[in-house]
Amino acid sequence: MSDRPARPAADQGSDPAAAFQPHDHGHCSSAALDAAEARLAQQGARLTPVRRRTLEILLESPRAMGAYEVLDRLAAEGFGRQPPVAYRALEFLVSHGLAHRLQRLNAFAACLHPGHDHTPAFLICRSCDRVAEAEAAPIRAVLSDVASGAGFRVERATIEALGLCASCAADGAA
Amino acid sequence: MSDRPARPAADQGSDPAAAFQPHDHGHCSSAALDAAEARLAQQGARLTPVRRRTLEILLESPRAMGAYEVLDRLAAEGFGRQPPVAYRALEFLVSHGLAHRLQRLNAFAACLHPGHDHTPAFLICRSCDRVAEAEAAPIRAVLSDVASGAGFRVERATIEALGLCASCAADGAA
DNA sequence: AAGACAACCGTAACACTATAACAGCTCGTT
DNA sequence: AACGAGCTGTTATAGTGTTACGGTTGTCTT
Repeated sequence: MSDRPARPAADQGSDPAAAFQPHDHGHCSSAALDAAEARLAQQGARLTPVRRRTLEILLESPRAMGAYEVLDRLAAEGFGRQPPVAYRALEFLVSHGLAHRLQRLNAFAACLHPGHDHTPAFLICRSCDRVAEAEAAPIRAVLSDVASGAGFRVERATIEALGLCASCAADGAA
Repeated sequence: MSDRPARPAADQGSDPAAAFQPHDHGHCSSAALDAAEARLAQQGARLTPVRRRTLEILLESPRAMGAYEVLDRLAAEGFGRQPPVAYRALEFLVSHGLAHRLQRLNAFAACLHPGHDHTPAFLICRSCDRVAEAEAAPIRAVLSDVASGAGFRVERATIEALGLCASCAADGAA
């Protein structure tokens, strides 16, 4: 999982705060889609219309979206209107590192740094519901360390923080 | 069975004889239950029969249990058989630090160290399904640190690791 | 002791989340 | 043309969680 092509232009890289700022999603969306297509081609996977549209929908939202919310959008645009349509597309995106599933919310969000860190930590603002990705490597290191003290070998870790983002804190949200 | 099912004799609070009442199940968690009761008393909360039995059920299981699994047990013992019965008891236990909810599993487990660290990290063995609690303080410290780089203030963190426990690894589980 | 009140337990009904099983389509290969 | 693989769509069902309401009980007040 270490070979990765050139960084996409819209990669907001190391500044997770960017995710909490309003910005032009249409722009980051097309860059992300291009990057996605390139990554998938390497893996011999196809970004079919439903999958592409599903990813676009996720990219357009600053919040995580429930599967049925995504499904409603898809159905309104002429795709199938049964749950598996959305779940299959979402599962495909997640398994190819293009989207994430948030356990705490039963929801999905586009991956903003595809190819970077496939299982980041998530910062979920309880006021505006925006979701940001944070570097999980140092956290996972400590977790693995603590776990190995119990003889436990960590394979996958879910790290999700609920709290208040900078803008909401500035806006005086409790 | 009569139409008014028998309920576990576990009158709480004002009856001093309650302390002497023998358990139906000999093994136990009576120490944990006593501790729980003491903790609750301090908080002005009551360990009613349903709540007590729910905690016992969780304590008897090394795995996390789904709400409906708990509900089946409760219903079989004469308590209500509708979902809110289980969910209310579980929510009470969680909110008083006597049980935990595992987001990844949609399941609940008794807290093994009540009064210690109320939101530990969880180590979930994918082979035997057992759940262990690990010290989360150092992990949360790193998480808060990473998050603060994005101006995010962490309030609650979900840290759940999936992997292989020592015994399963020793038994040669993949 | 009687009434007011809050907490608790139970019920029915419903909402939300997710999967199983199966059928048809398309496309590349033989 | 026939085949198989992968994708999309369908119906039906399973699993998880909540809302709304009513009755009981225990406590506090008067």
